[in-house]
Amino acid sequence: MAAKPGNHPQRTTSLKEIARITGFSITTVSMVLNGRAEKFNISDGTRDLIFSAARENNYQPNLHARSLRSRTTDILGLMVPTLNNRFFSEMAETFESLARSNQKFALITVTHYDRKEEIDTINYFMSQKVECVFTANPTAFDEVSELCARAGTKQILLDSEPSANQTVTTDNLDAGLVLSRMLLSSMEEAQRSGRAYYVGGMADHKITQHRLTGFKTALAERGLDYSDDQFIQTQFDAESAYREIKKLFRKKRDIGGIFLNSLPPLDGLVRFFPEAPDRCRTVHYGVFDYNPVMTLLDLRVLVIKQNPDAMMRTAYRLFETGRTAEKGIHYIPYEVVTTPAMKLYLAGSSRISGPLGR
Amino acid sequence: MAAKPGNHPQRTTSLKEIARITGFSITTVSMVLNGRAEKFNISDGTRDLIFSAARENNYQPNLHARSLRSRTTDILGLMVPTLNNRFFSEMAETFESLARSNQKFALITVTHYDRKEEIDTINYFMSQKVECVFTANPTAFDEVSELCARAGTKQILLDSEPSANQTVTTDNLDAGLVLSRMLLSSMEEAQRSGRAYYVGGMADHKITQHRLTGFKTALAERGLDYSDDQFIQTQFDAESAYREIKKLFRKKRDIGGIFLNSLPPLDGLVRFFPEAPDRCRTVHYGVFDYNPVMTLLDLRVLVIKQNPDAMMRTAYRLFETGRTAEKGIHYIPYEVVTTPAMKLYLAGSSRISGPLGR
DNA sequence: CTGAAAGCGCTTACAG
DNA sequence: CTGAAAGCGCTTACAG
Repeated sequence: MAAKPGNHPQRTTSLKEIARITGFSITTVSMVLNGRAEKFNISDGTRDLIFSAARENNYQPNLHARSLRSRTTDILGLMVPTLNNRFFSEMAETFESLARSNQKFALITVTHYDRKEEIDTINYFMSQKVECVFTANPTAFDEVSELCARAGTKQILLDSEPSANQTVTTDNLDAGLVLSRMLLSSMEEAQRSGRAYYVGGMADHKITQHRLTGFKTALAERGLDYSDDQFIQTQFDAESAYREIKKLFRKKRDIGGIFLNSLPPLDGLVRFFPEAPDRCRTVHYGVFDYNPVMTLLDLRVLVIKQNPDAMMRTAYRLFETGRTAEKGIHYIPYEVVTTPAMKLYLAGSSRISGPLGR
Repeated sequence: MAAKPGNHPQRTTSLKEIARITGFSITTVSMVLNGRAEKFNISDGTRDLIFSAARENNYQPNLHARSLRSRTTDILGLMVPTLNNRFFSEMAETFESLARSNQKFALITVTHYDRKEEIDTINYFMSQKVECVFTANPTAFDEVSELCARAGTKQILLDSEPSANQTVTTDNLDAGLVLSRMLLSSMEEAQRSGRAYYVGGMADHKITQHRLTGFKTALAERGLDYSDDQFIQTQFDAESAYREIKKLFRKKRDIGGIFLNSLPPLDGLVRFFPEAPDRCRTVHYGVFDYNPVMTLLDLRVLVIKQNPDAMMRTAYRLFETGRTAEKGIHYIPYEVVTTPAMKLYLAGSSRISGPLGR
């Protein structure tokens, strides 16, 4: 009687079923179960009867039917390049919590820095009729914006280039500059002779470019000349970073410091360590992104600790307060963290200032 | 003409719209856009016309309407306790990739080891009419199973107790035993005098219990007597682990080793280190769960490296091959990894065997 | 206080 | 080769 068996017997209770059980109409049942009994002056007896029937049968509304009819889905989409990275996983987790506590549903997709996957995801979001698209660090920056705009869907960018939409991010140029300054300063203090290298990211990736610009600016400030072989592209994966780092240490005998652009290059370095020459251990490292365990390393490491939680909260608030139509850029403060071994070389340095702001 | 303005102007193209533009019926358009033109002998001209109209207008089917009608959603649900943990984030990422490459949609929720959030999530999954529920490490173990069973929804458990469903997991008792044996053995080899402590997890949590049983068994094997104050509960968060670890080091002067049950206790330890006494650095640590950076620590650390990727692949295959109705337990092999500093104390030991299997 | 009916955007027998 | 029509489970004017 409940439902047709079929291949996938989803024994699911519908409004109609509750109406049949209680003897009231679908309309009445719908009103009650949506908590609008009061508003429609439905008697307490009727209400209680319906509620208890719903509870007994564990009625769960068919959200697809509801949103088809009501034209509101309460679904929010978040697109991240990966989850295996503390930065994005914190962002995703905060997103999910905020959405849930706001009675919204979080749809999270992972796109591996792949343009096609990103575009597929946006189209999927359109198919799901999400209320707002939250995009973290898109590669297909323009296409994504264009697709959202065409469909008239709200959009907020995180960890990205300023855009035609609201953008919430770290000031990557500034943070890249600060990290590089501290790295170079610590190298000088330790009287390291070798050059500084920049490893990680992709040439056509805006965030990478900004951080790299910061790095180059810091070199220029100190009157250091530099050549292109100091800037080493990798994809955003540990494997290619591992290969590049291995190659780097084979080719260059004298490495002073390495700027690791985000966590996958750090994982690549970790992979390289078991076979690494001893001089690996004295290199100064600047890592753009934080993982708690890093701070215990017996290496000289500087870390940019971005605040993905605050980033997401800011982005969510922009959505909640309906400011998605405006254009805006919101820089979220970051921290610089070091290992104890690194701290020694920074103590005496007065050339380092904190985050600059622009 | 395209769509009514309204408050949220979702400029979205429907089948009806494409039908109007091309002059064909909704039926024909639907068939073509679902790639069934051939099957219904629809002429190439018609097909091409419809396709190009759809492309021009970036037609995206309304998935809610589709699933309401067709009674299939192609949505798969994954429930994890957190994403800020390599183990679960890898699982989630693999899940998303498998689903996408299989033309399914991944719905990922985060429940923070909270029973209520878990139950809400399952009900949400029911509302979304997910085809299969993948549950990683549920706290409300019984209720979750019960809800799925009542609704007739397929279910697969990961990182969990054997259950009435398919369960894919590490053999936690075995891995806990192996890790504990190696920990105790290394402590003996290093002639450490203090006891071993077990930190992390919750008393009513099955996985915690299994690992703890392994720990106690290893103690018993060596004829070591033990008392309850060697087993320290924390929630699954770094903050409470931090407090407990701090307390532990204050109370006990002589600590030989610590079994850290999962990554949040490790994060708690990391937080404690800046204020920690020196003896922290010589303690032997056994950590149940892996984070790449750990292997670079200049501490004596043993690590159980589970394989969340393989776990998810196995679980997904069970779903794909339609074996969700059977009951089954699938143990996924794990690895033991050590830091170089720890390796020294294991070299001479013959009392350690590899994973045992049951 | 309660119910009959329209319609959201699809899919799918069925008819021609 | 193509189309008219029913119906998935809801919400919401509208009627009484």
